[in-house]
Amino acid sequence: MIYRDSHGKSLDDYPRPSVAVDTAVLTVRDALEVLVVRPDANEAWRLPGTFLHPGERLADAVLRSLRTKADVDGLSPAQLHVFDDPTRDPRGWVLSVAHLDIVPARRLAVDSERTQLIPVMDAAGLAFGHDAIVAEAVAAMRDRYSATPDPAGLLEDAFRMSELHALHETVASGPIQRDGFRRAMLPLLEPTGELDLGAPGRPAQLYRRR
Amino acid sequence: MIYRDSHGKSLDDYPRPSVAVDTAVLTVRDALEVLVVRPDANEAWRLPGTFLHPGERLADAVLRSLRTKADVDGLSPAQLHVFDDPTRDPRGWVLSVAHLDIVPARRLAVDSERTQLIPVMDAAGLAFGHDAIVAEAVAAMRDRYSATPDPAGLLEDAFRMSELHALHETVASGPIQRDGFRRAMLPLLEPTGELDLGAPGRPAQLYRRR
DNA sequence: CAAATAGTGTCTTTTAGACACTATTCG
DNA sequence: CGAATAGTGTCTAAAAGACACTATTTG
Repeated sequence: MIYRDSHGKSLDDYPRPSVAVDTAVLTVRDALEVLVVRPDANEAWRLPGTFLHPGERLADAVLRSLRTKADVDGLSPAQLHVFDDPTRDPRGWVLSVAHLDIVPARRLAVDSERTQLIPVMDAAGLAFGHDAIVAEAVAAMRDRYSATPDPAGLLEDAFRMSELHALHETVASGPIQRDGFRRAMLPLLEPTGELDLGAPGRPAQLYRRR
Repeated sequence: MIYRDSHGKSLDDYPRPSVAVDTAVLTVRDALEVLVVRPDANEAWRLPGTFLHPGERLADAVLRSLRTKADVDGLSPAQLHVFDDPTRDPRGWVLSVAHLDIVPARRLAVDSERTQLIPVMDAAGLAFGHDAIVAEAVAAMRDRYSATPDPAGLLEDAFRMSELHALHETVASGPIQRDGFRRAMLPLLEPTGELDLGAPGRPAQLYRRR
């Protein structure tokens, strides 16, 4: 059954935009970094993206684009914003639904020819106005990390308080009080009961997200 | 110039979704209310919306839909979320970009046949899954009103502290301490120098948003 | 033992909440 | 004057920040 409007026309009779998804994949190694790709070495770096296929969910298109453009298994893409400037993309009328995904660095197998991790502080001059997506993604990640211990699961299942602290400082890109942080996080964590020996200093309790 | 991809195809050769905008227009009279419309009296109430026209910005499509479907001049629509369930709309493959706009009740000329203001507490059973948009819009509005005096400009240019207080209590749908609220808002306001006489009780200082 | 890191006690400052009091108008 | 609303002072409780101390390991 084809639905027709008051002029007897169906949806197919009206022009439609192409819809793309573009994703800022953020991770933490020594610094907060973002994954960028390029189809070949002559072109500008950009965020991985693709066009939405018929019947496909946006989140699935994101995961597909990460798999095919960057050999990455994404985790749980979150929508950020729709970029709708009709002149944004030289190929035509393309809406871009910007996404954020946060993925542990160990899951990012990156070669430097077509894919690369760059510190977000240095991310400037990406194609298709993708700088703005990175900025929004970083803000969203900081927000998510402001009150919850490693919500994206960048750390292993069990971790020391000091690892969690260092991670959150990297995300916030600034110092966070050690004792205050500990007190704020403790009620949200569960001690595994195991101690982490081997490193210098007093052994640390290991924790899990509650 | 037509851009072609690695298979020699242009964007036009791939199927595209229709893109709609749907807007929760929120306002405050005695309660927090949302504008709903219906094309005719047999159909279910829904949020005003329309399909995006070629070359049009999403925000402009929102304003156009408010003008044509509800005779309302919108102010500054903000994106909330893209609803992308391929089975959401029986007419076909339609993405809906949900928006929020906050408009003073005095600018909403509403007749009860095709347009209506209903308290958000009573908004349930809207068509096309629009209940979820209302819920998100209310959450976004509460967030915006939590730390800023009437950011959407629901009040007149100059207002008493008690009017501002009552407005924020209605948005929050719960009591807000009077003196604490005053102290939090004062640094964000500018006294006009005028007093508001006429009402019973001590005359009130009038304020403007700074 | 010295160096290093983990974890705790406590004082201070800031902020939020509660409450009561004073101030000024209207009828 | 009494009712009503505006505006302020202050005490208390909770939260955040700062700092120093104790604890337990490695080499």
